[in-house]
Amino acid sequence: MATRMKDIANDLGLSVVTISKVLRNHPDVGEETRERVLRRVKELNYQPNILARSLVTGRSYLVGLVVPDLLHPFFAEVAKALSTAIQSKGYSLIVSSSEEDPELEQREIRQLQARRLDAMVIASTRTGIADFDQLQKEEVFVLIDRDLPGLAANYIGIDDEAAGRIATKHLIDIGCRRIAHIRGRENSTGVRRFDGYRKTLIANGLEYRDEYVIARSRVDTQSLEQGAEAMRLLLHRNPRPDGVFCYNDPLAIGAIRSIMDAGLRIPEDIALIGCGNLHYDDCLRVPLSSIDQHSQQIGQRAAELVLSLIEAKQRPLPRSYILNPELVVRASTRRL
Amino acid sequence: MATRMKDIANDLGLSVVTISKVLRNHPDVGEETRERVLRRVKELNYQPNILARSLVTGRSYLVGLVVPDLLHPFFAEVAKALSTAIQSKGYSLIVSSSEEDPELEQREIRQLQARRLDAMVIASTRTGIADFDQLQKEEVFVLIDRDLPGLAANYIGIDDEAAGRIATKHLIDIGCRRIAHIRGRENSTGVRRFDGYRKTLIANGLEYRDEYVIARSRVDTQSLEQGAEAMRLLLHRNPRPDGVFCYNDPLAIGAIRSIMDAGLRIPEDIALIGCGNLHYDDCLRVPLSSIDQHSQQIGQRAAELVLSLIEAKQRPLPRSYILNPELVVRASTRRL
DNA sequence: TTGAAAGCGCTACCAA
DNA sequence: TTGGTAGCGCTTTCAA
Repeated sequence: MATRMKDIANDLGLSVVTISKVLRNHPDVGEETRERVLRRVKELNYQPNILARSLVTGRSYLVGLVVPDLLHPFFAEVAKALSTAIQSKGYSLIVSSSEEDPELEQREIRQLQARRLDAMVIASTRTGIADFDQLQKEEVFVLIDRDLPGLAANYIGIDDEAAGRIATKHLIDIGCRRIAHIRGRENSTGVRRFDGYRKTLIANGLEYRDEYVIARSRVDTQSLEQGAEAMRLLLHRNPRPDGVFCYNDPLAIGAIRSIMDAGLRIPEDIALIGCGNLHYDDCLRVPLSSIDQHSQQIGQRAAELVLSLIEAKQRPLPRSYILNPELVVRASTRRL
Repeated sequence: MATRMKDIANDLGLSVVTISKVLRNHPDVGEETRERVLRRVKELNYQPNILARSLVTGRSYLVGLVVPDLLHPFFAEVAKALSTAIQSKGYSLIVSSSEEDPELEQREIRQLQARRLDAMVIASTRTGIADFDQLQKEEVFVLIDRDLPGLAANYIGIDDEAAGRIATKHLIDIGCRRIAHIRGRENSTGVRRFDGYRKTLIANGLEYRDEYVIARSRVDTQSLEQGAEAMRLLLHRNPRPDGVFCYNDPLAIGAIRSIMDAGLRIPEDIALIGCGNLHYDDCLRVPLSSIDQHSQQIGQRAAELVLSLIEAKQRPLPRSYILNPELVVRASTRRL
């Protein structure tokens, strides 16, 4: 078995309490005693049992992250930033993948609750707020990326309607007149980016047409294939769109393939813009214009918020932190 | 505070032990009692405190994963597969990023040890085996991707020398004669892929030349930039290489940029192959030939191995599980 | 079938 | 400055 405080106490003829104090840098311990303890701790390579400590203090120094897909670069980036930020404060990160399945998400959240995490960060895959009231009562939790309107919760994300506006306006600015949209699901990001798209068309005197909007259910997990398929449908619209705003970058990458397979040019025949600004957008067959979502900042802010909430004496009212999306222009919309 | 077993016991006039038995499906509880308990558990949305349970049973149902970089698609894929596989058995995954820093890795491992994880999966960033003996004694742990020769540990990864051989042989087969290598660091993957490269040159009657091998220290974290820079150096060699094997795909992507910036064609002037077979290799400016590392299988196998070791009565001797790397040919080496 | 007692490894509190 | 006692929420053991 692993060494315990009791073992060290016995070795040195001290009490467990004294050992505990030394390890927590409690002031009232004699200098000589402290040194003896620390020496023995080092010799035995002793590690205090955090489980036992947590049981007493009620703090687990554990933060949970629940995302739809760990592999999606956006969430991977959030995870990395979050992990780095909390690690330096002695916290560890438990990750959990909901696979875009609300039921699985619910089970994972319950499982994590049983672990008595100090906080949870969730990019929820659900569209309604049912069942979230349990969380709300006790836990420190923060929603990221996807908002759940109606739920009084902390939220960090970009202004998704603005993202839709900026992307669509950019396409208009470079001369597109028949602008299509491969949209996201019925969650806040999908709906708001679509709203931004539609409103911008109208505000700029362009017609909104249903047949220029493609909705697919698996846009988050099967993005490449779904993007290619959606684009193939759009290519058969008459007249053919001359610009496409895609809900996310992987969809756009799939769309690139379909456009090129059809022998058309990007951006001359069809201009294309995505959302997410993934690392490798620059290296694609056609470097992809995109809207930056500040994934790293979201992770970092989530960490700061969560840590401050944990330390807080009383829970402040939930707030939303909305970051501004940013246009990144690359070849896929760069017309001469 | 959260509900406890004691609360339920008091409510129903039962003892804590009975509640505990019901929750663990212990057989000797009366049917009626069981139902009453379950009903109350549901009403209160009770979650047993895993911390407390772990303290008694010595099992935390927690698995740790320590990787150099969570953002690297290879490790993200491993993380996802691992997480999915253990989640279904009631385990959770704690992730930790070592940022390619051996000291940070050591601190993270210690931190995780204090949490009494049931097992740890490590893609170690160190080149020697110092300090690993502590781990060895008590913990269930599995190395992935990067082997530490000399350490009697479970290991799962591909045959990296074979990866180097296959990539180099492929370049030879398509007609390259001056084959360069942008190599990895001094860990098992870097060394072995390089060995495979060198041996294959010699075995095929080609000269091995030091100036065709570029070593950079930040190939794992700054891959794109490092790859571009290394390629620029190679372009100035005389005679210029006509084929390049890159330690990983991101390096190769950086290399693509330098080659095209120099006005050269891929693969006609210079053929290029990477390693990793990342998801988006297909969608790059020049679709990239690569060596598949079976990241998902590695994560899955790691999960299986770790779970079996946790359950095992006595610890079996450590084993290595070596997967066969696979050539994936794309445009970057497809010559007519 | 049920439950009382002991204890997992630690910290909080208060007395010496 | 040091340590005894109690207890965190649970499981294990064994007696009723």
